[in-house]
Amino acid sequence: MNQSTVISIESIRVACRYCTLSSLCLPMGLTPEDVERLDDIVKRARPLHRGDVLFREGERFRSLYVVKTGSLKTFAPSCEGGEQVLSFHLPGEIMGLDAIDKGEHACSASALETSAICEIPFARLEELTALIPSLQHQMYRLLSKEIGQDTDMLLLLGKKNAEERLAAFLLSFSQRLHKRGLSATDFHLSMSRHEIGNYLGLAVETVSRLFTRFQDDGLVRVERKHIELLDPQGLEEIIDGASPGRRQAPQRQQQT
Amino acid sequence: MNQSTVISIESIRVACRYCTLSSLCLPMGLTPEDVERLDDIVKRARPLHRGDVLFREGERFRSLYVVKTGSLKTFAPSCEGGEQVLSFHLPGEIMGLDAIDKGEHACSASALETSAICEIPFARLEELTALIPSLQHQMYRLLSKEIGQDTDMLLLLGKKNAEERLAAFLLSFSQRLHKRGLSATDFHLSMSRHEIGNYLGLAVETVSRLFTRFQDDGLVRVERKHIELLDPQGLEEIIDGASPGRRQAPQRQQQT
DNA sequence: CGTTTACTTGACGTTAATCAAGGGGAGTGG
DNA sequence: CCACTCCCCTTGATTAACGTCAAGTAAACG
Repeated sequence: MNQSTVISIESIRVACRYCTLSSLCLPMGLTPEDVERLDDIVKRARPLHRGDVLFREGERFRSLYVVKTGSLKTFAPSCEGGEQVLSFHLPGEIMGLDAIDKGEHACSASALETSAICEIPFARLEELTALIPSLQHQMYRLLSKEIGQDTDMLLLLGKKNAEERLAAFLLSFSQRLHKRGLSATDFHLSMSRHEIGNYLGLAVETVSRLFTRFQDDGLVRVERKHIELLDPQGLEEIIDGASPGRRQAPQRQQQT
Repeated sequence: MNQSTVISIESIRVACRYCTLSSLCLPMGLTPEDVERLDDIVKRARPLHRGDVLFREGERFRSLYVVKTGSLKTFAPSCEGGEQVLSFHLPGEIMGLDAIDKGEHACSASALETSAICEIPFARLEELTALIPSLQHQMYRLLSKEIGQDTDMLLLLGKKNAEERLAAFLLSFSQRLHKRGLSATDFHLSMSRHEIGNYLGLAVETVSRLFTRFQDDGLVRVERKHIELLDPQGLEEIIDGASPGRRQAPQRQQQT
């Protein structure tokens, strides 16, 4: 936690532009000067350390946040003091979209490790999107995408068993890292087993047992938080229904 | 299915305006002429009958849809031919927001009963929102709200047991009806037990047993699809953790 | 070096799914 | 209008998956 947190103003600026680009501008038609205008409203990052809270549930909503480096989780209070982990956020991913509606944050966000964040004041972004139609379109897409991701998660929690959930989590994580240019088969989990279980609706013990089982089955190599995917194909097969040597029959479940 | 489906062009038009208002314009600062312009792009409804498909997963995305009367469900294919019911839609509620991102529908929608729908061509809506800042803001809020609802559902599927899920479903349904001016304590469920179970991640049999139990406990009166909430307070208590005469200890679950 | 926290593993219990069977409406055809 | 059928719903018995409880090990931290 030395080099990575000590970053020059200039490098932050460049990185912010990168973040903004990746989340808002990826497949679109902004002119260079549009990007410049967008970049101008992005505030410089404030570095967070493990456990630091970026925003808390109930706080007034002012800005969206983009992860520059590191990772964060968002979570909401459940019944009886419990928490539900809602999502993990990797570099280039945006946070705070759920707060627009009520004007206050619906969940809290905290850093899983040392992280740098870009802040985008929403009021200014909104003004800008009104002026730049393609940026407005990107915002709609961004919000819509978030809905799609939540939908995937609903499907996971509603229909998948423990094994399928963890396999889906690992593959999804792998793919997100790969999208950012990192290794898809060799990575570090910045969250605890507890947080993974919470996110997937499973007990810590179940997550732990599954990691062991996956390793025994030659699907992954697990060493504490270091993960090596040995057989992504095999994980894929687990997700889509029948697990390797076991249940195979088509589930009846559902329909009218 | 006579009077309700035979609707004059004028009444549709008025109803569309109502729909548009309720979903897009509720707490906002549109001038009457803005509303007029918005209303002008809304296409007249096409009536659907039970089982009719409004849009199908994979279809090109062109329009958002607002329920005028009746009710619909959206669902996505799960693994092995199964389906996951993603949401139920009541009058005034909007569908299709998840399709903006990819430009094609991510889920399918079908009518649970005879229903009338308003269609809002998205391209035209987008043009309009670029011209009317307060409308743009409403769109952001609408999308954000959808995310918030999905989040609530994640919490339900991730942390709640069968009893809590059904109680939450009943109360949520009741509140949504109440918002539309209907009775909050006496209503008709347009979906089957199967669809409720699918939506809540439960087996049909479990849903059925819970309805029976809730009735035995004096919480509701159930007669086929007719529901009478006798003790909303009691349902509320079930949702927030401890069920009436049983488990009361604080769940340990979660946290880092 | 001692303490704490995270993770793992085993034994057991509980919840809800699955399997199986029977009742009751709603719609259909006679 | 009645009888039949189909589907939806309900109820009971059994089972499997996963949570819970308990204990022990290994890193991380001060």
